[in-house]
Amino acid sequence: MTADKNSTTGDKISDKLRSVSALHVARQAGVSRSAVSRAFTPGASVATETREKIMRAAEELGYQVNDLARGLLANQSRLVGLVVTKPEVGFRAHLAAALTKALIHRGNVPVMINTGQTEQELISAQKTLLGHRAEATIILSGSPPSSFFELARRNGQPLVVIGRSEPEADHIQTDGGAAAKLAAAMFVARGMTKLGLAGSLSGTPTITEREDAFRAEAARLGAEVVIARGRDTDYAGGLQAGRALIDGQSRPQAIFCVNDLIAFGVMDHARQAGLDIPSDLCVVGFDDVPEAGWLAYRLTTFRQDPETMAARAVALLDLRQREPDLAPIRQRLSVPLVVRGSFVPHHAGRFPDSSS
Amino acid sequence: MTADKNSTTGDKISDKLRSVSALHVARQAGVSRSAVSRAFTPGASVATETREKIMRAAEELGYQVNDLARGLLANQSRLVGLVVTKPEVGFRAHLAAALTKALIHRGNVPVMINTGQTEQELISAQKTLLGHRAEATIILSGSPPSSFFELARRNGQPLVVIGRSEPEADHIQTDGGAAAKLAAAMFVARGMTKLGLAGSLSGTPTITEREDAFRAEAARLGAEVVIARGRDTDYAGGLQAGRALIDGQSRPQAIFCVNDLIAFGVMDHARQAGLDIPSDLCVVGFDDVPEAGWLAYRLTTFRQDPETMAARAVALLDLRQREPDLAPIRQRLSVPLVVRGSFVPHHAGRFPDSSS
DNA sequence: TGCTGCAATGCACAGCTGTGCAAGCGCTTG
DNA sequence: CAAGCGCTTGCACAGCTGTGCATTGCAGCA
Repeated sequence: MTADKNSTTGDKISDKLRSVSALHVARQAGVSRSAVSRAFTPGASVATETREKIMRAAEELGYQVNDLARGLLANQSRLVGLVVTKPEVGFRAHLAAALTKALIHRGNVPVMINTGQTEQELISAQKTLLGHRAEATIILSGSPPSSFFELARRNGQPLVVIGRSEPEADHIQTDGGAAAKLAAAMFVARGMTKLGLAGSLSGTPTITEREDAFRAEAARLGAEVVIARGRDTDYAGGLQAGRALIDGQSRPQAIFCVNDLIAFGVMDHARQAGLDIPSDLCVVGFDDVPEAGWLAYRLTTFRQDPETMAARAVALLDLRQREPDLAPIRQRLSVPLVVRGSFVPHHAGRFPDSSS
Repeated sequence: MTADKNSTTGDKISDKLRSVSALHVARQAGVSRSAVSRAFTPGASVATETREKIMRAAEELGYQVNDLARGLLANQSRLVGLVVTKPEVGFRAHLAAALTKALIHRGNVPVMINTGQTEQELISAQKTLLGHRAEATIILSGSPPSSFFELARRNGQPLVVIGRSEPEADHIQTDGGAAAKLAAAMFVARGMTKLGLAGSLSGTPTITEREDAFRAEAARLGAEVVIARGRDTDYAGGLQAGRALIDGQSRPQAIFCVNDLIAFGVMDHARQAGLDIPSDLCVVGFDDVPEAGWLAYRLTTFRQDPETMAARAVALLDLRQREPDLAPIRQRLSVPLVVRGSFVPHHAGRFPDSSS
């Protein structure tokens, strides 16, 4: 029996499979529940002996502070939402991983909402996150409607949009336009006048920005540009674009691909068609995913650094927590060129941040 | 003023940045707070007119049911933890994505704990998840100590381990041993007697199982096996293993790689050394990540289907929820061979589930 | 010895929701 | 017309924690 002064009911800890609460620990340690709470609160006033007694009891019972109750009281749950489509593909996988790591390091709990791009799906994701009182939401893909931002604002939930310009919220984007422009300039500087652009029909703002900038700069420099777009911004799309660009009668001398995955598809199709890269065809990509460094590709590409982007996003969270009422902040990251075998610019040293 | 009967204090909704609660909605709609709760509870008894009135008020205020409080009361938070190391790499990325999708479809909220393999890190991850009263934890990588399972059990939290045999918890694994055995048999059936095994020094049980099974079967069939291991189970490791296997004086005729990523590294090194695949060297991998289908590789490999594994994991959660006291369940998935260009077995039709 | 001050501890409330229980109300039926 | 019944709705409690406030006990000091 081990008769403690169990008052009325609820003596059994595993009663109805409820988990261990502070009350159980308090009874076990022979102190009040407040003491337990204080023992787990850094800087609270507890006698060392009491704290040790409590900690021992907690250890024995396997007690863990209930973050739901704690979050309910403090109105913050440590949860941070990541809204992302196809988080397994290409650069997004690396960005998502870097973000989860950075968030955990910050003491947050990353919630990964893997969802479609539909307005309906995005709003449903937001409802889930608001319901769980997530401290912030980071959007990696998709273009939420205006009501999305409105709802987040009303509930005081900070928002960070990555990879896209978004005047209504804090956002981080890479300077894809500048990169695409540089690609065109580099091609022309090497004396090429027939250029190809491998894009996609996805219509993502990020992708469109790169396409437009490349076309504009090429036109400005008097080069001819053939455009082909795959269905998605992935390897299969690259194969499609590659077919359209290479099998035609007027093959370009160099192709800028809006994406590394697209580039791999283009390169594979080109080689299947018997072309050598870079002597018959130059290719430049965007992202610098690890596969770009593989011997099969050795792709010259613009580097987006997932760790840097994640660090910026987290810093934005910190800032927004301190200053909730600031106007939307915009960060634009430069994308250094990584020169590998698929294209070597004229004076590699002249281009910013180029590395081997 | 729009004088409602605001009793004492706390009229302002955005007071102290607290989000909208059911009480606010109740006031706005002129009903009791219970009515609001019922309006958001499917199947509760509310008049249609009242429900509409409440919903309108909720819409206006941007109200969202507080899942923290709801979870506190019901002692379940809808959260499910995914514990994974390097979730951006290879098959794990696809598995993690499939799991998040399946969990969301089930109405859960996936929490992605991206952490190292250390016992310390795993336990810290568990504390986080227990603290947030996650309904279950799914472990994709790492070998937690016994205390991990003990703690989960005491807190009534179901555990699913994927990819590894784990007698203390429910687990799902693919039959890597059978696959490796089949690989050896297929090589010998094609008359090859000098075989290579590209493994890794990671020491993961999954990887070790494949290595051991391949060696055992090859030995049983009287074939010679050279083993090389890269540092990690990734592309770089494949390059290392490839160098060791191919640059030596006694080059194998076929290589079984414990991983597709390893296989890509091996293939790339082989081609750089001037070998043709499959005429000079046959290669078989494991996982069937999308890159295996790329034209640059066309890798014959054993397929692990992330969607199937995710579906099984979710089914296991359902079952465990209904029957908490069952003994640990073990599921073993077969891995069909996907035949592509890097190796064609003697009678492709004879092997189970082989497809193009 | 007696007083002051500080550390430690318990009480009670707030934070938000779901739900059992009882009461109110309108409608149907004999 | 009266009784009874079923649908609604409000009250109050439970679930777990953090913390302000008051109280207690002890040590230090005059």
